[in-house]
Amino acid sequence: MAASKKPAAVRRRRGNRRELLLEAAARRFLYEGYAAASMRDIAADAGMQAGSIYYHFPSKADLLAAVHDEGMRRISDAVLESLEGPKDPWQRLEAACIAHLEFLLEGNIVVQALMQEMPTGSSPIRTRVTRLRDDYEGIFIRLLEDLKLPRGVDLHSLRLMLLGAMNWSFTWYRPGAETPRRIARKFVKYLRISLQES
Amino acid sequence: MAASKKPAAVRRRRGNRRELLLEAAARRFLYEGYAAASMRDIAADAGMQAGSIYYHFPSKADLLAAVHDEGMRRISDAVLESLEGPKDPWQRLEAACIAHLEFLLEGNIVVQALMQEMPTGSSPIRTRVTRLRDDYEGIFIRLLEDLKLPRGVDLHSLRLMLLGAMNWSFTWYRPGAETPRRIARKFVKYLRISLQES
DNA sequence: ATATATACCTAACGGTTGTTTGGTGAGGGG
DNA sequence: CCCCTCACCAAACAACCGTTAGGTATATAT
Repeated sequence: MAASKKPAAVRRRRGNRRELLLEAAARRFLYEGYAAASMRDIAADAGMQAGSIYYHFPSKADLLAAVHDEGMRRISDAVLESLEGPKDPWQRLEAACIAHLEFLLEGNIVVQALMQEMPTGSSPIRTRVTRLRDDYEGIFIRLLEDLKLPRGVDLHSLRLMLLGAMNWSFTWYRPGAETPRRIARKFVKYLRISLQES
Repeated sequence: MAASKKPAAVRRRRGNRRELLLEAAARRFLYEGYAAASMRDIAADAGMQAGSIYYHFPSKADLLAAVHDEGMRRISDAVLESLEGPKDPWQRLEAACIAHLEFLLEGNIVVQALMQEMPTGSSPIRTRVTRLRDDYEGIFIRLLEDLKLPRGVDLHSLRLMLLGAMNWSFTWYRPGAETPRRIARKFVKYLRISLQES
């Protein structure tokens, strides 16, 4: 009893390349797209052979799913953490948007890989990823509900508008120019001016 | 002299499959992505053999470029045409947004294919496509300039926000629910309420 | 009637793809 | 010291990829 000490966290220790593999895959998926990224290139980036990937993941599709899972987990954690400070509803919304954009535009490559493409077709993998995404966007629905907006404003459309504007910034954002923080502030401001006082 | 009557519009008439090919390619590119769409499948959809594509287009990359060119041309024409009626600046913006969304979400497949992916790398093809896109978005910049908005509103960010929200709708739009027209109206309304009166 | 350009088809090329199989060295528990 | 599991490597597999070459039926021009 006292001898079997394998707390599951210590089991993965010998070779640590699974994490490395996930990041290499994310980078290739992001820059080249899922179909164009070859298992050989991904493996080479992680310093191993193509066949070795199959020790960690049963297929290429599962590798993509793992990247998506991990990315969603990380950005969810970041946004939820950003909400621990502020109390004012508008400040909370702004904090969440800043966290969202900062992670999306400058965060870990695994998070950025979320933007490239959803798992294709109607596989069970896609279903699960879609549910994860819906859960995440639910955070923003709750933030909008707390704002006490005037009647006639459809929170559903408003959330899609705000998240759409932010997510699309991934296509035009360039590191040198405006920071993610400033972009997020502006987007929230443009909504706030109008909606708060009407 | 009187005999050489080839007005260049009548020359392409014998077999008309080039147009068909373009639509088949657009459909495959859109649903499967550029890399995953095979020349054999595209050709089969157009009712021909894979090798025959090369009579019309010199390579797969050029086929993608042709789809992009045609798509941009069509949506540009539609938006410009929508501006011929209205005179009021806000009505003009709304008309352009409606035309943009209607073509993007329910228009021809060639236009929808624009959303899937840009030609990759830093090829001359990508450069040309990028310029076409910039030209198109310039239409919206001019529309925003005519609005006479208060100082402190950055037209550049505002355009990115509005177009981003609309373009992203491509990822969540489902034909049964709200119409593109209503979506566009809401997005413009949310901006208008706030910005017009401050 | 003959010549020519058009719009394809058929077949093949070399290369790349995701994946499988069998082996192998290292390291820790008994 | 042995053994066994972990974490890989090396090599091969069939399938599929974009592309090319050569042939061919049809419609038009002369």
